[in-house]
Amino acid sequence: MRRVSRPFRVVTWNVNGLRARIDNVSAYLAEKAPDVLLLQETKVDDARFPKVPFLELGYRVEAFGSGGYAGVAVVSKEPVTDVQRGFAEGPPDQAARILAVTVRGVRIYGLYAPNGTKLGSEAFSYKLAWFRRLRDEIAGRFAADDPVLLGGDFNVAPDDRDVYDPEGLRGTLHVSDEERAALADLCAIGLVDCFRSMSDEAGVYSWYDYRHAAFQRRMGMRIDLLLATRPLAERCRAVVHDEAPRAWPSPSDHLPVEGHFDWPP
DNA sequence: ATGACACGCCGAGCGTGA
Repeated sequence: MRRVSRPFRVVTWNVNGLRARIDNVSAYLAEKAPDVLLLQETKVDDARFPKVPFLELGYRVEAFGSGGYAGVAVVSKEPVTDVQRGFAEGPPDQAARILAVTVRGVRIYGLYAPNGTKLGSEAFSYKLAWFRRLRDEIAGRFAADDPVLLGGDFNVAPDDRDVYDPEGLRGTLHVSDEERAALADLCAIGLVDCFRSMSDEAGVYSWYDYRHAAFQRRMGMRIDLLLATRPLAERCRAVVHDEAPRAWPSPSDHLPVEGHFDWPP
């Protein structure tokens, strides 16, 4: 009896406040029913995390949040093991940005990278250092043929195809050479941007500013990513940026980004 | 463009995001 590969759908979504978005997230889950949903910017501490809507939809929840800032969660149909909150080693991070679990044999990191605030600021240095620390953790703990998936809001647009106005925005936050190098250094240890493994298309975005009617004007950036090691990336069948929830009432400014895999191989 | 728009903070503007 050979192992039969099945659809394995993993979604990353920065919801910008889970309590403000719980109806949207519930509606999305009821409609799309992914296997795993990675949430960022839940902005809620674990004791106040709204678990019931997820349980009612047949999902398990692991949460990692502190107060009304940052915060991540992993929602899964299947059991999760080896739950890790924050970096695996060293001093605790200054915010809840990392939640790692194992599902169906895949090590999945749900990530909310620092924003960086302003080039040259202390927050910007922290952002670059956070990427180095993440790279070192992944490089130190996994081999290239381990199935590892990093999904989340990376707060970096990987290249000019990923921003609506690459000339006008050159060198600004999310688009700077330093940030792109930090992301490239992470990918260089053996991670593939799943969307880019499927498509060269420009103008596919995961975030649209609330201001300036940016969504209607297609002024966005692709900063929410699924990065996979080769065995998993080779099993990627599609990456879908679902624009529908961005048009719902009271939307998040980010789209859910859906990775479709055949897994296990 | 010091703006815009939205969150959570605990009850009002403010810090923060992207």
